[in-house]
Order: sequence, then C-alpha cells, then structure tokens
Amino acid sequence: MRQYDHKKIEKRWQKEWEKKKAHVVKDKVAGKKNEYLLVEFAYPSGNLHVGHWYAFAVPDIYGRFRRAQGRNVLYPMGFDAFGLPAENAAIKNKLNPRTWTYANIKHMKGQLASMGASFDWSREVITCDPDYYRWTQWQFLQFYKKGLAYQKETAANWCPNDKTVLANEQVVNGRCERCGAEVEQRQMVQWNLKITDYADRLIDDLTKLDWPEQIKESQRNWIGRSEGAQIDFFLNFENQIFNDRIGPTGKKAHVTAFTTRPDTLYGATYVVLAPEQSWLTRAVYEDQMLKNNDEVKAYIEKTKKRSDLERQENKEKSGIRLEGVSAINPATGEKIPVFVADYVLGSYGTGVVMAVPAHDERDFEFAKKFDLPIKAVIEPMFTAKNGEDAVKAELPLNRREAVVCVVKHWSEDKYLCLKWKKVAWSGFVTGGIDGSESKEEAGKREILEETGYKNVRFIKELGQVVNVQFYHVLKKENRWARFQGLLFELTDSEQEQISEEEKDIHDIHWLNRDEVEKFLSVGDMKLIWDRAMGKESAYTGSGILVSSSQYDGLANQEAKKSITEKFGRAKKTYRLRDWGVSRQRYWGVPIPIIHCDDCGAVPVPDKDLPVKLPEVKDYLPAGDGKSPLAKATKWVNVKCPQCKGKAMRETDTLDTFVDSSWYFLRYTDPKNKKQFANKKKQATWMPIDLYSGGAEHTTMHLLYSRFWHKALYDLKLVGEKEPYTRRMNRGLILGPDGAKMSKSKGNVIDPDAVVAQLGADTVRLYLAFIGPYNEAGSYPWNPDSIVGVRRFLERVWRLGQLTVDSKQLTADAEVERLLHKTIKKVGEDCAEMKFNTAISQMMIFVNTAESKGITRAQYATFVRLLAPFAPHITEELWHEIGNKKSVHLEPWPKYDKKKLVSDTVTIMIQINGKLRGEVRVAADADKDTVESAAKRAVADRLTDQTIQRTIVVPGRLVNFVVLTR
RNA sequence: GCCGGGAUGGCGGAAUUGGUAGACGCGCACGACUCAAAAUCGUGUAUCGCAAGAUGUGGGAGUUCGAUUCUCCCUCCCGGCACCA
Repeated sequence: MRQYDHKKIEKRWQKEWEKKKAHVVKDKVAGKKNEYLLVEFAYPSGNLHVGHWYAFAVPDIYGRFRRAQGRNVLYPMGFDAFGLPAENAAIKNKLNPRTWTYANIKHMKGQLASMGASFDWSREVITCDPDYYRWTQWQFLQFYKKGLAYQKETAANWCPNDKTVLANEQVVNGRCERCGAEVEQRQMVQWNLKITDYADRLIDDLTKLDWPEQIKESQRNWIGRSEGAQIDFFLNFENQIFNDRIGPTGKKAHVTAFTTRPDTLYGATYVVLAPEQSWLTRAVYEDQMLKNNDEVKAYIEKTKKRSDLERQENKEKSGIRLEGVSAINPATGEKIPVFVADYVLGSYGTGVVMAVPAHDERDFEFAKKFDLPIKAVIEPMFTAKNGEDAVKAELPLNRREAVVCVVKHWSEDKYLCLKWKKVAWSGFVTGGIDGSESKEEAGKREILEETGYKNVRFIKELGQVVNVQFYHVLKKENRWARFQGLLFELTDSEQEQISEEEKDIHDIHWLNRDEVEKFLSVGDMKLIWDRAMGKESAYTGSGILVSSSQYDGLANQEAKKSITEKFGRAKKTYRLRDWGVSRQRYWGVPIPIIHCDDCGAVPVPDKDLPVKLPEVKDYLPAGDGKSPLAKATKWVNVKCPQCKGKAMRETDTLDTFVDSSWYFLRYTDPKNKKQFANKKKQATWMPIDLYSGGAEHTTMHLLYSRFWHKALYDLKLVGEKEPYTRRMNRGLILGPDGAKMSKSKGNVIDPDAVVAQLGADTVRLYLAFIGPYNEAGSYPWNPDSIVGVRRFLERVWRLGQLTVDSKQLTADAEVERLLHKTIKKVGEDCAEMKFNTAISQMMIFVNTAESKGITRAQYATFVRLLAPFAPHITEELWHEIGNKKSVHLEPWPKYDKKKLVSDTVTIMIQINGKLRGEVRVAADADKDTVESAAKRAVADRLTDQTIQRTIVVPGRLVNFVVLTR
C-alpha cells in the first residue's frame, strides 16, 4: 500500500492547478450566480504566520464549498502595502521601503501558495503600486471637490523622540508604540475627512446588515450619538458696556449649551464652559471681560498643559467661577453663576453645559465641592414589575398620596423591612394617607396595622419622594402612589397582635444596614433608604416634573419635547470626530494637492495623476513637523495648475486606512486604466456577500470603509450604500500555552514547519476543526490535536486504498444512511461556517465505513465532501479511483431524504422525567403502540394504578408521571 | 457606571432550539501487535458509589411531565464606550 506522502501530492496538484489556471475567476459564467467572498488582505510583513492561515485557509473551505454548490465565487487576495513598518525597516537596514515591501510580497506569495487556497492571483491588488494609488488619489480629490475633505488645524499625536506624528493606533496608553516616549498633543494643520456628516447613516444603516451584534454595538458606541437640545443662555455682565454689545450673530452675548435632558432645565443652577470654549477664549484673551480675568486665564493655560493621560487619570473636579458675569436660565429667568471647568470637554457638544446638580452625577459632585444650590425638578417614577399580575395600563389619574416609613429598632442598628408574600417586592412599611391625617399620623397608623408595634417616635421627613406605579394584587387595580419618605424609631418592643389578614400579606424582618441594601429588590426604595442613611446623590432616572412651572406633573419624556420647543432646538451630538488622514510619513500615498499663495489648495489635475512618491535618501522626519517628502525639494516645487505661479506640493501622505477603504472594489476590475473600477464590473460582484476578518478592525477599517463607500455612493461612483452584506469576525489562534503568540514568549508556531511536517491539508483541517469559525473565540494551538487530524486524513487515505482493491459492490444499509446524513450535515454546517461539526461528522462516517465496509461510489461521494477542506489529498484520491477531471469541478453531492430515515427508532423511557430505560419500535408506530411497548419495558417499575399521566413524544420518548410517596 | 457577548468533563468543543447532556477530537488508563519502543488497532473514560442508584451544564429562585435551552435575581470572564452633558 502506498504511503500518504503529503509533500509530493501537494506540490503536484498546486502546480497542476496553476498550469490549468484553475482559480482564475470570470466575471460571468452562464447559469451560475456570482458570489463575492472577501478576506482582509495581507500586510506584507515578510512572513506568514498561523493567523494568516486561519484568516485565509478556512474561508477558502467556504469558497470551495460554495463553488461546488454552483456559485461563481470570487476569492481575491492582495497586499496592504503602505505603512510604518516598511519605513522602520528602511531606517534600520538602510533599505528602500519599496525594495523591502516587494521582496516581502514575493516571499509571502510563495508561502501563500502552499496553502492550496483558491485565490485568483490575476486580480491581485497592491496598494503601493502607482496603478492602484492613482485611484486612491483620484477618489480623495472627488471628496475634496465635494467638500468632504478639508484642511484644519487640529491636535495631533506627536512623538518628541521620533519627531513625527503618530496615528491613533500607534499610541498605546499615551505612549509611542515604537519608542515608548510620552506622546504630546500638538496643534497642526491636517487633512480631515468629514465622516461626522455620515454619522447618522453609519448608525441607521447598521440595522439592515447581517453582522454580529457585537460589531454593530461597538460601532454605535464609537459613533456615540446623543439626542438632545441646544439651549441658549444669555449672559448678564456687571459692567453695563458689555450688556449692550451685539455679537457676530446679531444676538446679545450668550453661550449655547447642549443637553440630553432639556426636561431638567428648571433645575439648571449654574453653567459650565470648557476651557477651550470659543466665547470664553474671546472674553478672556481679547475683550478682558472678566473681573478675575487673570485667574481664569491661568486655569485655561494649566488645562492646556494637562495631557489627555493626566486628564483621564485624575477626575477630581476643578474649576473657576467667572466673576462679573452670570447667565440667565431661560426658563426661570434667574441669574445663575458661570464657571470654567475641565470636566467639560471643548470637543464635545458645544463645550457648554447647563449644570443640573440634582439630576447629573458630575454636576452634583461639582456643586457639592463649590457649594452651589441643588434644585430637584424630577420626582422619581418607577413601574413595579409584579410578575404576571402586572397590567399594562395608562398612567393612572388617581394618584394617591402615601408614606413609606423607615423604622429603626429600639436598641440595635437594625431596620424594619417587609417582604411581600404574593408579590416579588421587598421594602418598608408603606401606606396611603387617609382623609385629613398628617403624614406622621399615617405613618404611625400603618406601622401599627402592618407590624403591631405601638410605641413609635417620629424623627423626620426625609425630603425624598418616590412615585411608584404598581398593580395592587389584593385590590386588583393599577395604582400610582406618591410615597413620601419618613424616618421613625421604636421606643420599645411593645407589640400588638396583628390581624390574620395582615400576616398573610408579608413577613417582617429586622435587618442591619448591609442586609437592607441587599434586601431591597427594586430600585425604588433604594432612594428612600439612602436618604434615611444621610446619603445624597443625583437622581438621573425618569420621573415627573416638579418646581417647573407649567410643566409640573408632566412625565419627563414628554417634558423633553415641550421644553425643547419652547426654550431651545432639538439637536443630535456625536462622540465621533472627523477622520484625520494626514500622516507626516514617507511610505504612503502622497496627498494630491498643490498649495499656491494666490489660489490656495489646488487639486492636482487628473492628467497628472498619479502623484508619484519621490525617491528620498532619509526617511526620518527632520523634526519640524514636516513629512520626509518635504526634503525632496525638486518634487515639492511645482507650478500652480491654475495660475502657473510658484507653488508647492502637499508633503503629507494619506493614512493607510484610506488605501484599504476601497481595495475590494479594485478586485472587480483590477487592470482598468481609465477608472478605479468600471461600474458594470463592480455590479457583477458588489456588494460583498461575506467579509471575514479580525475583530480589531471593528471601529477602524470597517467604519472607515463604510464611510468611504457611502461617500462614493453619493458621488454615484458605486451602486450600493453598504459594501459588506455579511461580516464575520474571526477568532484568534493562541500559542500552545494559551497565551497570545509572541517571539518573546517563545510560543510561536511556524506554519511553514508544520506544513512541511504534516501537510497543508492537515493544517487547514485542523484550523477548521479547532472551534466554530462563525464565533470569534480564541483557541490555543494544540500540537497533539493536530496529529489527531492528520490521523484522520491517513485513515481516509487507507480507506481509499482499500476501496480501490476491494470488490465490494453492495452498499451496507447503515453506511448508506450515514453517508446521506453526512452529506446533509456537512452541507448545512459549511453554510454556517461551523466547520468543526462538519469535520466531526466526516470522522464519524469514516469510523463506521472502516468497520462496515464501503463501496467505491460511496467513497467517491465522501471524497467530494472532504474536497473543500483538504483540496490536495482529495484531488489525488479522486484521480486514484479513476476520475480524470478535478474533484474541485464536481458539484456538491445531494442527499436523498428517503435514505435518511431508518426503519426503527429508539424511544427513551422516563419515569417522572428520569431516564429509566429504552425500547426500539418501528419508526411509523402510532402513539398507543409506543406507549404500550414502553409500559412493557418498564413494567417491573410501575403499575397501572400509579400512573397519573403519560406523555408521548413521537419518535423520541415516553414519560410516565407516577405518584410517589 | 452604560451597552454587547459569554460561562458545559482534565482540554478544544457537541446537543435537531423544551425531550438520551458531554457527539467528534485531544489527553489519560488498560489490552493487542512487538525482544522492546514508536506507529497502528481495540476497549474504557462527567462526578460519587462495589452496586442499585444519586448528583451534574457559573450560583440561587421560578415555569414545566421534562430546562444547557424559557423567566427573574446574583457572580465571574471577554469586548466596546466612559467626566460625552
């Protein structure tokens, strides 16, 4: 018998496929639907690692599977070839980054070939090819012409050691990824893309996408949309001259606050400005409007020096009151103080906050520190969920005044708590106020009625009110009670007998402080309790407006709308900032702009594209904030395309995330000299049916490229609003020790070595078997486990040799049934990318076939199932059993439903839900037959008299419910 | 703190969506072959128990004839956001 020699086999077929151009994909194949399967293209780091295999070889299984199912599948590959490491290598080894990059690409293509992946290399895309980046530049210019790209002075991450700007992803915990120096924020003129214009569409269009919820949620968080209102606060100065001034907008001096809680406007007791806020800057630096101008200026300067890192770590509130000015609360008309404080961010909202200390935690903290008034304008409202009894009702009109009593023990530090028996609610003594009695009287009466305690001393009103909507179980009606918190103390233990009726309602517990915390089941009584213990905090939940003039009594959700209409305007705000794309680096796409003193920023005309990257000697920037390209003076100095006067090229290059924002479009028409991709050609493949990649791209590449695509869509350059219909995040392969693979830990697996030893088919199969590919988990590489997979392939090989030699002509019924089950299962699992269970099923099949025997036809079918997973060995075996064409041209086998069902089924027998036996019956047996068969099988365990009930689940089980003593 | 996703043997992971928990693989144990070892093949392998049996899917309650699966509460782990008004 021949040995399974993976080296020979894999090399032979890889050559053969290349010779036959087996993987070149045509744009149209008659009778086949197109399908676009995309994986994130590779960075040419120089070496293929296990992660690449996991990223490329496993989706290849899916691609081959879909081809077998009759789809014309595009599975392209390319290189994301611009970027920092090339430059670093160049600086270190005195190499040209281009030389380094292309050498790496060549080497990696050789490694990729060993995978046996069905990449169509005729469509290869390399982002640092001028033929590619001319179109990156061209698209950038279309955005510029549409106003989507603009230049602005913004803060950039500056590494003082490497003398260069860093991309956000190169800053790790506030330090430079490369040298570890603390990164500074420098104001620099940078190119930006208006991704914020697309914030709403980027969020709203997510709903239609077949993406994991995790990615969608991360993108929503990243964009950070808040809906609220802008409200103007006019300013009032002690110095009359300032009061009469009219500002540039034609209005008197004012600041505009952004808030998500316009309903709390009546509770706004001061206003806080960010140190960078524009009115403040003018008032302090130009007009000197403040009495304590110097003090405020010093605070602003101090804030500027604080790094982001420092600001994040030290969250202690600080701030300065602006003397000589106050703001007018537009709702109350009151004059309220104005502060500058660094807890307000200049880059979010308007940089102005209307501070409502009663209903915002940060404002509360600040107000406490600066002793500012705290005015509550929302009375908490809760809806008690009492199980199935709860009735969804309109807010009941019959509001009832009620009390809730925190009662202290007569001698210990314990408190009287009640646990309701019929309702999932635990709390204190509560009750309505009857007739004309006072709160105190009502409280004492309720304490007596509910607990029997007679001698109670009233201590104080807590000043905390809680509204609760609930379903009254005994009275069977919806209620709205307005509970006012009261504090009592028992003077002694004297207790009356309470009625039986009351006893049925609840249990009494005396609990210490910690126990009370845990005992209170719902959030409502927690507020009362906190207040009783002297804890004060901001209430940020929903409720009913009070102390808010005509809005009193409104639910805050409604009040939001009306107060916004009356005093402000509805406005959305986002956490997302515009995308800064300027990089002061050499190895990137030159930004195709020419700066002219007379004409300003002028786009390079289409005929002059691409603006090719010039050769320079030194790739490290000079330290003046300019890109290394600035040193290529010949290249920099050009004529203005408009006025032909002296002008200079833009010397910054584009962020590499720009390059990767559209690479998938180029695959559809890679050789086009006139367009980045012909729209008709795009349409044959776009949108992408499945995009598989790493979780690290969730809020970067995936968001950027969605934006880019939408912008292209608006320019009518692409035909669809979203590029990726379905996205899957791949998991991570860890080292054998369960830690992330890293050279320093010495746990790196070299795929080349494993392939040499065990073969590409084994590695592919192992990676597919390691865990479900459709869930992004992390899986340790297990050197023993991969040997198990190799063993499986060897058994398949041996089974093949046996089949060739044997003369078995008739199929074993069980093997035949299992084969059809396997076709079904493998097909279904592949469709969901659950390759692990698909392989498991094939293993089961081989195990059975080994013992029961297999016909040549059955074996041939099995080989077709395995082909997408292990393309080389199956090709070999396929030819071995007498076929001339490639197994990869074979259609996916079909299963016969009739062959799936067996004649008899095993019925489980349960007694009281516990397994007590089993019985085999005919598959088509009726209920009664099954029941009596089951009864006979466990007759020694039960008698007819004791059987209370019998549950028969056809084809599965019989459960006898019997009396037990 | 808010949001999203999780938790199943010694390990990676299965379980037709309410119906035999632990498929398949690894590991481990024993056996066969061998002078021996490797490789290969066979048998066993959730826990406790000699057994009958009992327990068991992060913990606690609930619904159900029956719960890994549904409901509520809690703990822990992973990911995103976070002084974002």
